[in-house]
Amino acid sequence: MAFEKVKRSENYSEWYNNLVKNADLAEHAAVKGCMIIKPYGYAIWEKMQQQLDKMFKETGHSNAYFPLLIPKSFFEKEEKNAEGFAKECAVVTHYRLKVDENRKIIVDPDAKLEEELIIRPTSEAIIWNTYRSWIQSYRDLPILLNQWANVMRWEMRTRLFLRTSEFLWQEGHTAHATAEEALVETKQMLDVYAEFAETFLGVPVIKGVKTSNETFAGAVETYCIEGLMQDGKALQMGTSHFLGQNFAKAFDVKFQTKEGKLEYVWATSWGVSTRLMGALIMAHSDDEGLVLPPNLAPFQIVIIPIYKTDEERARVQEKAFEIKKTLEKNNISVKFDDRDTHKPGFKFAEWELKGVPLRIGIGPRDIENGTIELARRDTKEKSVINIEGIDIFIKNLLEEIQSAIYIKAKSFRDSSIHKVDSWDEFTKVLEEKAGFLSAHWDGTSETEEKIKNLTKATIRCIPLNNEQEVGTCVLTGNPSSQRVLFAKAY
RNA sequence: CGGGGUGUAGCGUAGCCAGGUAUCGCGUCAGCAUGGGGUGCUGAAGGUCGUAGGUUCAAAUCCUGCCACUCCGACCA
Repeated sequence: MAFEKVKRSENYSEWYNNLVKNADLAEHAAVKGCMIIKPYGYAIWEKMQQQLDKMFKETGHSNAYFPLLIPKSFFEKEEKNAEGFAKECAVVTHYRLKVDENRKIIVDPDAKLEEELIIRPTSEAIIWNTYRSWIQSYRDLPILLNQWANVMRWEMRTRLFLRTSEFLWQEGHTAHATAEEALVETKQMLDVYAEFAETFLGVPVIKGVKTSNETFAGAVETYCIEGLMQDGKALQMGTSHFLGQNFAKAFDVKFQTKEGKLEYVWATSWGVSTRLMGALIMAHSDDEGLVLPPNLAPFQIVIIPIYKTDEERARVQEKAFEIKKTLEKNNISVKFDDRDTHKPGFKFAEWELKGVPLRIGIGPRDIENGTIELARRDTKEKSVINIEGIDIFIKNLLEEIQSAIYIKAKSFRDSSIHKVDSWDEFTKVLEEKAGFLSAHWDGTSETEEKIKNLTKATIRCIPLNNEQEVGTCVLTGNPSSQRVLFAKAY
């Protein structure tokens, strides 16, 4: 395998594309904007799913599944939601093909659907249409559901994982009796996302609220976690929406209170997607390839045998299996790369490219000495250690790597938050340093829009528990009560 | 939707301006050697040159249409 190697520092976006392809994560599909997630990439996604799913269940949610196709009439009920997504909806208009005179397959004009169907860009419409029939009394509440699904948004510009037309995600949809309860839910799920991002992806995130410009179509408030990538651009990694009674009103979902009054139901929705794969890649990887945090690596450690003769191979194999078993007993996932078709050097490079956190090299020399060679992917440190007590050693080391990756990303992120107090400073820092700009803003959509047009930077969020501080807007000089975070974003 | 790019073997490409039946590398297959950082040598297989039409004795090459993907912008998780 000869890889076209692109340096991160030279062309970040090309580096990213190359890495996704070379590390066997995904490739472009025949259909524009769609991707094929390859087994290795999908294995990482599955790990994310498993962990998130566990966390959702721990917080009282159950999984369910709602259909891909949504009648247009449902979709248009929540006006803002419909408007927000209208431009990117794929529409099913026919239910049949036929063979024409030229033996070509064509859409059968006689098979036009009476009502057009939308391929879900998100499922609030179909779910709230369903919730109407599920909810009558306060006893039916809360409803705490999640679904793992694919959605489609016909994007104009796509990038593998970061923005594809079809993507995989989970969407939670909950229904509550009170606004307070729904708000608690919204924030709880935001916390779940933040914890997941930091402990599993190893990506530090800032929790915040979106400005009205950036609020989800149909939501009252959108909370988000924002991460920072190595090129200084921000990435929205998850959102949790307080939907108020918007969907309940649009779909006429009411319940009877203890007191016998009819009230509209309060709602939340929250989601993270395969975009997290993009975050994972862009937050940690280097010129040698992917760097995976142990908590999400399909293999936490790879064992590469070194030998010349068949006799040596057999001896090394035996020892390698022994080590593999010992590690597996400690819940460490191990790949023993016993392919005889590739040389060790090739395997070293390949598994580095794929981001496996630790590598064991073992050969005849080691067997004599009772040692192995251990190499860390994140720091590229190599050491020779005794086989004795290897399980505990590696278990601890994996934890150390997980935290080292996080700390590295965090110190980068922390040093990339720049306080700026004038327009000159704003544009200069944005140009020269990128990252987050913490700046005063007068709170109007107009100003936000102007700044976006002038610099391409948007307000990523108003951090939660933001320090209140009197100041003046960087652009207009109007009074402001707090700083918000600007950045160029993916 | 606007601007650029690309489409030739599984992958990456040369050839196109100055038309004559396709180059090279990687990979694949076979064999021998090799094996502690992307192995070496020898041999072999593999192509309706994106697609439809036109010009020509002759088209990967020139002309026209179409399609797809990709990059850069407007839009978005």
